[in-house]
Amino acid sequence: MTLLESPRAFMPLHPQGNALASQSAQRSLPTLFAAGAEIYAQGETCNCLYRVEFGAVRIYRLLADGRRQISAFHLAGETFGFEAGDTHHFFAEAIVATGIRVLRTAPGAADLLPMALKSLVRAQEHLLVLGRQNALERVSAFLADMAERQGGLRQVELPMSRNDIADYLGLTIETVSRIFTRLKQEGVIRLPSLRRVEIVKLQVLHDLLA
Amino acid sequence: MTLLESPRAFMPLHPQGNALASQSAQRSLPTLFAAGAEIYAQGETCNCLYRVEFGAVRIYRLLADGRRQISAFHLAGETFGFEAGDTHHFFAEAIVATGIRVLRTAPGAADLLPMALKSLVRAQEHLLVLGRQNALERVSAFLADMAERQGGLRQVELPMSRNDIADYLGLTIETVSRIFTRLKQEGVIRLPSLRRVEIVKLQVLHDLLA
DNA sequence: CGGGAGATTGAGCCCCGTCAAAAACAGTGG
DNA sequence: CCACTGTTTTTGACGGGGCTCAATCTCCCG
Repeated sequence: MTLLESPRAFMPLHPQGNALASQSAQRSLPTLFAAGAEIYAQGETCNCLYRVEFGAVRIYRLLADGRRQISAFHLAGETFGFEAGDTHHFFAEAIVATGIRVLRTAPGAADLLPMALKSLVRAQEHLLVLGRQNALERVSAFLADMAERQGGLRQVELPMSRNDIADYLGLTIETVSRIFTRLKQEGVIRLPSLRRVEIVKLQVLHDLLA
Repeated sequence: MTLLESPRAFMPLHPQGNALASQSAQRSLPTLFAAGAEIYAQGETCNCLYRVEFGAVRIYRLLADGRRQISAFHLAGETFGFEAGDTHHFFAEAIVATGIRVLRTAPGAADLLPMALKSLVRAQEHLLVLGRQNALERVSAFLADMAERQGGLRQVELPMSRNDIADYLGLTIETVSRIFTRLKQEGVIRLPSLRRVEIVKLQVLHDLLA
């Protein structure tokens, strides 16, 4: 039911485009992707990792009927693109204008494993949210997580749309919207703008995480 | 709502017991755990990996109110215990009488990363099931997965209880039971015994995975 | 100011959870 | 082999949380 927002992903702004593998220098300028641009697709061969310099990325899979599950968001400073085998099992798209640095993967690098394990723990914790928490708890967990990843400030930027949030939390956009409204009415959050949340009662959010 | 099946996990049968870290030889006999015995607990320090020689293991987390999410089952031949940091974030328990071989982890070992990545892909694919599939699709995905991991035979052993299956699929035992009954009535599966499933129409299961 | 995508709100319904009872199963001991 | 007991599974009735469908509103950006 949930469709991609862009019928066709935009082309990357940077001339190198999708031919990321052709980049050679590790310290080159980051490649710039426009909002909605595809970074890699399911089925593509993969031999690189990607580091977000600025912006945000969504990792997702699709079912045949268009249902989408976003398995992770990646913000500035985070590394993604881990795969078992030599092809990508997921799609990666820039959510907003995003700078990506390609890391040519030395397969034996010692620091790869810790990053992969961090992704694993993240995914496993998200399983708990999707499997056993209701809509209110899911949105609370999401907001608390976003706040923590942005340094624990009260003001949180949400680069992604309600649609993205819904597909990440296994809900519909309507339900996400209703929960936002409810949290606002109860004074837990404020919504200065659509993509900005101010967390007023952080403790309430954490209490909801049981 | 979902409680642990054993009010208190049994003690391991093998004298080494939980002091797994004291084992030295890589090629030692596997440690035997009785059904329900704890292999490690959330919060324990970890420096080993574990390989299932025979039997089956569940990996799970608990919410404060007792809700449980099983993030993975591990069958004979599979390796588990990957963690970011030095403490376990999950519980691991033997489901039935299970032999476990402890692998002392050489942190730089080249073959660790592929196994960790396999766990990561498994977790991410399970996110799709929990986030975007209904009860019928979840049970079908589970049965197809179990069949594939047991060599693709028609006869599938289910070492885990309905309770475990429910907590893995984010459902209740009642719903799991109803779906089993429904698949049976539609001739997709047969249930020779409680813990044994014969898959009659494998294609139907796969069609349900969209 | 108008147009369009995204977000919010409302009404109704359905899948699945909850609660309860019956049935099947697994031990245990006689 | 069977009676007895506790656990697991199945089945039923019912209610509610979240989905569906549809209308309205808000925010951008020309």
